[in-house]
Amino acid sequence: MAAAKIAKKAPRTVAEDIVATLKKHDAFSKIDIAGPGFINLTVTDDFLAAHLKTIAADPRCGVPETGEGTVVVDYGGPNVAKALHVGHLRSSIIGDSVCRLMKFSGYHVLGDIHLGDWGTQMGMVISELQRRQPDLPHFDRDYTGPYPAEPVITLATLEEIYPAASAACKADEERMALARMATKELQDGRAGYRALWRDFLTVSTEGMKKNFAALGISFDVWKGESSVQDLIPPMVEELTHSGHAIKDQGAIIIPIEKNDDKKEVPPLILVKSDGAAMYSTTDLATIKDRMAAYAPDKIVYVIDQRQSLHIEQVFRAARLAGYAPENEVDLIFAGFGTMNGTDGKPFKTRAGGVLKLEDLIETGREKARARMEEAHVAEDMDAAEKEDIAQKIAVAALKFADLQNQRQSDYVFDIDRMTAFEGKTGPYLLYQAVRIKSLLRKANHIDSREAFVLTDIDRDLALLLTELPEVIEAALSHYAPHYLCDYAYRLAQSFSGFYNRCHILSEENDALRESRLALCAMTVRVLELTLSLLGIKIPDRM
RNA sequence: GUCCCCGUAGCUCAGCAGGAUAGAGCGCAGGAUUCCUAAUCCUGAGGUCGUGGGUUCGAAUCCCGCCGGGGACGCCA
Repeated sequence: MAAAKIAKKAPRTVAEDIVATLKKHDAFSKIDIAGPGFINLTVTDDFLAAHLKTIAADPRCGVPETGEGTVVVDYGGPNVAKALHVGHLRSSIIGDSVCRLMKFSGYHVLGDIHLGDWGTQMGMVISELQRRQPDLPHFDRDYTGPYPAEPVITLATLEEIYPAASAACKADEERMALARMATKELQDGRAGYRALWRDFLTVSTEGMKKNFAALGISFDVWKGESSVQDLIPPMVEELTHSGHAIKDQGAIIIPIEKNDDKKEVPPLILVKSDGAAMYSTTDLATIKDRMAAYAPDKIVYVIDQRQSLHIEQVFRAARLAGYAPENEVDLIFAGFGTMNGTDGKPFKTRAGGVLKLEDLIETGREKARARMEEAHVAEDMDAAEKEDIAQKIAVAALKFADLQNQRQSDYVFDIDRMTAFEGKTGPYLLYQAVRIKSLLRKANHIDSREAFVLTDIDRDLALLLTELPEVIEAALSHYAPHYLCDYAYRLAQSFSGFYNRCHILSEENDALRESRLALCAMTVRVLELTLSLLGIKIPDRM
C-alpha cells in the first residue's frame, strides 16, 4: 500500500504486479489479494519445515548479530545511604534487560550502576550524624587520624538516618545550610568526612549487592558520581577558559540555548554558588570520563523520565564542550515512567513509607513457597533446591510484571498483581517452559532435528517461532524490553494451546511425534532465550 | 507562564515509522481433567479508542484546538 503511493498506482494494481512475481517462487502455497490491496501469503509446509530446521540448528535461534561497537548503559543509580526500594526496581531491571539484549546482539556492553554518592544527600547524612554522635573523631577538625578501619555505622542506622536527615533539611533551612556546607567540605577533602563517606559507601554497597544478587542483576562497572571528582576542577577550569562556562549569580553555568529553540532551556549549573559540584557537574564529567576510558559508540541512560530536562541539559553541554562529538557517540535517553500507587500518586506503602526491595522479593518468595506446597511440587527436593525454585518464581513474577509495561509510561504498582502467578505473569511463562522440560525428559528426547511434519495443530506455534528476530530488533531499536515480554507470552500461550490440543507422547505416527518433540524443544529454547534477555531464569520443575 | 507525558473494555495495560472485524490479563457468566505438570485450556458478555476539527482512498496511530490527569522548569537527585 505504501508502494502504491510512491508508484502512484492503484494499490490493487501494484498488489497484482507483486503477486505475479511472487508466484514464481515455490515458497507459497497460497497468495491472495484482500481488501484494498493486502497480500496474504501462505508459506508451504515444506518451506516452513525447512526454515524451522535451519533455526533449530542455529545456536542463536535465527537471530542475526547486528550490534557493533561499545556501549555504556547507565542504570540503577541508587543513592548511597538510602535503602533500595521498589522505585529502584524499574531502572535496575529495565537497564539489566537492555544490557542483556545489547550483549546478545553483539555489542560490547558496559553496564554502570552510577551510584549517587557525591551530592547534597551525603552532606545531609553527615550533618545528621554529627547531631547524633558529635563525639565521633570524624567531626573533630584537630584530629589527625587514623579513623577506625571498620565502618562506624550499620546499614540499618544509615537507612534510618537518611530519610530523617532528608526530611529535616526539607523542613528547616538551617539544617539544609549545614548539609550543603558538609557537602562542600566533603568534596574539598575534609579527612573526617571522607572517612565517614567511605564508611557509608562500604556499608550501603554491601546491602545493594545483596539485593541485586537476589534479583539476578549485575553491573560491569561500579562507578558513581564521586568517581569523577578529580576531573571536576580541571573541567571547570577548561570550560571557563574556553568561554563555554560563565559566572552567573555566584554560580558557574553553561548556557545551552540554541537559536532555533522553541522553548526555554535553562542553563546547566556547573558549580553552585557555594563552590560545590552537583549532579549536572558529575554527569558531564562522567561523559568525559567514559569517552576517555571506553570510547563508546553509544551511552544509554536508563533513568527516570522526570529527569529528561536535566539529561537534555547535560547532553547539550557535552556536545557544546566537544566532550561528546556527534560523529563519535550517540547519547540516548531511555527514560522510564513513575511507579504509582493505586491512587495514581507515586507509590507509598500504607504506612506512608517506601517498600523496601528485599521485602517485596520476600513477599514473592512466600507466595511461591505456599503455591508449591499446595500443588505438591518438588516435595522430594531438599530445602535449598526448593528455595531456589521459589526464588526463580518470585523474580520472574516481579520482573515480568514490571517489564511488560511500556518503558516510558507510568504504571500502577499493585503488590498483589505483581506477585500473581496466574494469567499474563512471569510464573505462567515459567510454567509452560517447565511443562516442556518435563515432557522432553519423559520422552527421553535428544534434539534429533528430524524433519518437521506440520499439521494445522502445529502451524501457529511453528510460525510464531520464526518471529523471534523481528521481536528482538524491535526491542533493541526502542530500548524496550516489553516487546520481548509480549512475544514470550504469545509463545507460551500458543504452546499451551498446542499442548492442550494434542497428546504428544502417545502419538502413534513416529514422524509426527518426533516432529512435535522437536517443536517443543525449539519452543523451550526460544522461550529460554527470550526470558534470559529479560533476566528471568527457568527452573527445571515448579 | 513555558515545555513534556498520558487519556483504549468494570480494573490494569498492549497496539500508535497510518491499513482489514481494535487485542491481552484480571474480574464476570458458562464449560473442559480415565491421558505428557489444571500455576492450564475452551466459549461468552463487555469498547462513541477523552473530545472537536484537519490531512488521507483509509486515523486508536500523523497535525491543530479543547477538556481531564500527571510531571519538569538554575544552585536536590
